[in-house]
Amino acid sequence: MQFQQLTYFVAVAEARHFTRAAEEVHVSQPSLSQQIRALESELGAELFSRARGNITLTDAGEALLPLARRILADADTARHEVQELAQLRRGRVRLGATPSLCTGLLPDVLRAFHDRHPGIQLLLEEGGSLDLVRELARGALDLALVVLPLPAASPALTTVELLQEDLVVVSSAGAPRPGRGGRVRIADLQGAPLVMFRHGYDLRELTVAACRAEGFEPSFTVEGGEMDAVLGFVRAGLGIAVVPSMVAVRSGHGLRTTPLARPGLRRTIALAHRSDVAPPRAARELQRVLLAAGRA
Amino acid sequence: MQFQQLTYFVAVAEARHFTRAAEEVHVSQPSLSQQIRALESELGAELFSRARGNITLTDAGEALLPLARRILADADTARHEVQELAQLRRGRVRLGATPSLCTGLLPDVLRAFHDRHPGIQLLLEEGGSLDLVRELARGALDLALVVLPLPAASPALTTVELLQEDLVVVSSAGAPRPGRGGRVRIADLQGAPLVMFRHGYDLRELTVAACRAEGFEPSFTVEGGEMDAVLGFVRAGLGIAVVPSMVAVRSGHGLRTTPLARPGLRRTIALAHRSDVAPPRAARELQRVLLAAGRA
DNA sequence: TCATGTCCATAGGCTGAGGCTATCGAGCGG
DNA sequence: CCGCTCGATAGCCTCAGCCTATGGACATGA
Repeated sequence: MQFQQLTYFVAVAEARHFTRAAEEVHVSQPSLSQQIRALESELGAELFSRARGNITLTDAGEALLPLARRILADADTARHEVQELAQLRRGRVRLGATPSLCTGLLPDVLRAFHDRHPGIQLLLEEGGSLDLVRELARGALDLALVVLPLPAASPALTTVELLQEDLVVVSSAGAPRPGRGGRVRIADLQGAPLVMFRHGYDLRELTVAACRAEGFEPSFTVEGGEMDAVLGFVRAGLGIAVVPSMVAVRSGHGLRTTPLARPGLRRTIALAHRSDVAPPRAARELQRVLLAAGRA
Repeated sequence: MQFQQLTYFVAVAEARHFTRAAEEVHVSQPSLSQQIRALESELGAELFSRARGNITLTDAGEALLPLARRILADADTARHEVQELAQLRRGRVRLGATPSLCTGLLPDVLRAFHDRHPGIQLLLEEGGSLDLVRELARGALDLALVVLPLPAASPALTTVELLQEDLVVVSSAGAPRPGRGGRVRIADLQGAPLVMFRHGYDLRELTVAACRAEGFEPSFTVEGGEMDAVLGFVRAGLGIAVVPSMVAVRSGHGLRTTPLARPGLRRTIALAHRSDVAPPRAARELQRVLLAAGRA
């Protein structure tokens, strides 16, 4: 049994005429006749009663017709489904990102991506790098924005560096600028009133690690909030915070931004995905867009 | 897209392994790889993510898999359905017959046919020859047992002679034997108390025509019943009746059968079906059985 | 009654799809 | 570092399916 044969069969059943059916399926009449014969002989039953000018389905033909129609329709559906996925008219990307990246880079990029591919469903999971790596390995995520270096020994993950961010100090616009000479050294943070993110933020680990490298333990006036809350506390004068420069620029109102003194603090943002399976088409496209945005 | 390709695709999706899938579908591994490639290139999307020892479906593959399964299942169903029809394990025969034939020939034959092919549904329509011919032409019947000659100019019907029946006179066992010398001449029916069938019975038309050919109009004591009723009336002594010899033999109790004098009355029973369409397989089989029974 | 037209079946030739074997090449394990 | 596994590639061969040309059955009109 072949798709062509079913197509020819349905055409004859509808036209009740071999010659006209042959024209409709763009094949010569003998070829069509031959294929119908082949189908009949394979199935072991005549499908048409061939009377001059009155081609009719036999009972076997009647039984076959609805199934043939359904098979052909399913084949069409399959073609369309797959092509919609391939042409990014439909699909899904499960993207993971650390919390600070969700507020920084993602909004614009996801907006642009969604405008370009409105049929693609975007699922965002916010989490610490460790969680994201595990979810990637499980196959629960297609793509993740992580901070390098990866915390765990990354099991078969491929990472592509996306961009590097400088960290800066934000303080309330109404308070005196921290540090000296318009720059803050890490050592200046000793004893300073820090507003600190909750556990799980890479920024927390990074900042605390930098302080310890200078030989002191930072002191927190408030700790535990998300990015927005931290900025809000700083704006209200509860203390200062170390945040990515991009975030500081975006939420400038009521805040003062002070760069860190050399060498400063940087973090490397990368895209990660499993090495062993190719990400879905839509995920590859999002990766492409993210990389383009990162280089810009 | 081809059935083989879908079969191969499903095999690989299930085995997650090209070489093993190739064994299962009994084809060499290169052929299978090639067909999967062909399918992918036709659909315009990769279906599998080929990582060493970890073959996985891509999103396109995931979308295709259920449809492929359904298509293959439908194809299987189609094969089975058609073959069940062809092998007479399933099917339907719509058989028409004149009322007198229903009581005579049919019960035994239909019983035998049903024993041989229990899956075949038998639909019997009782009617006058005129009705049966019309129903045949309409396609509402597959086969009909009719009395020749056919009343209407039979439009493209093929008839096969089945058997000839002699008509006999039945009378009550308690009444004197009608006619003379153990035989009844048509002329003897003049003024005789006839029990007559309802309109629509061929036997009625035949008997009345025979009487008129002899120059008289028959007189009825009772008229309008079916075969059983007529025999009952005769048995009760209401009169005599002209019936097929086979019927007379079968319901002999309380009845006396007298043959007609030469040349007597005969009727020819035939099988009729449309010439322009081949009857269903099951109908052809029933026709065969009927003809065999008729010759016996 | 014969010529003509219609329409499906058959015959014969050609091309390419799909099968096979042999082999390559990448990646993993000992 | 070598060998093994496994999918991809190469090259060849056969036959399935398409084509054109023609046959043959049936209907219609002169």
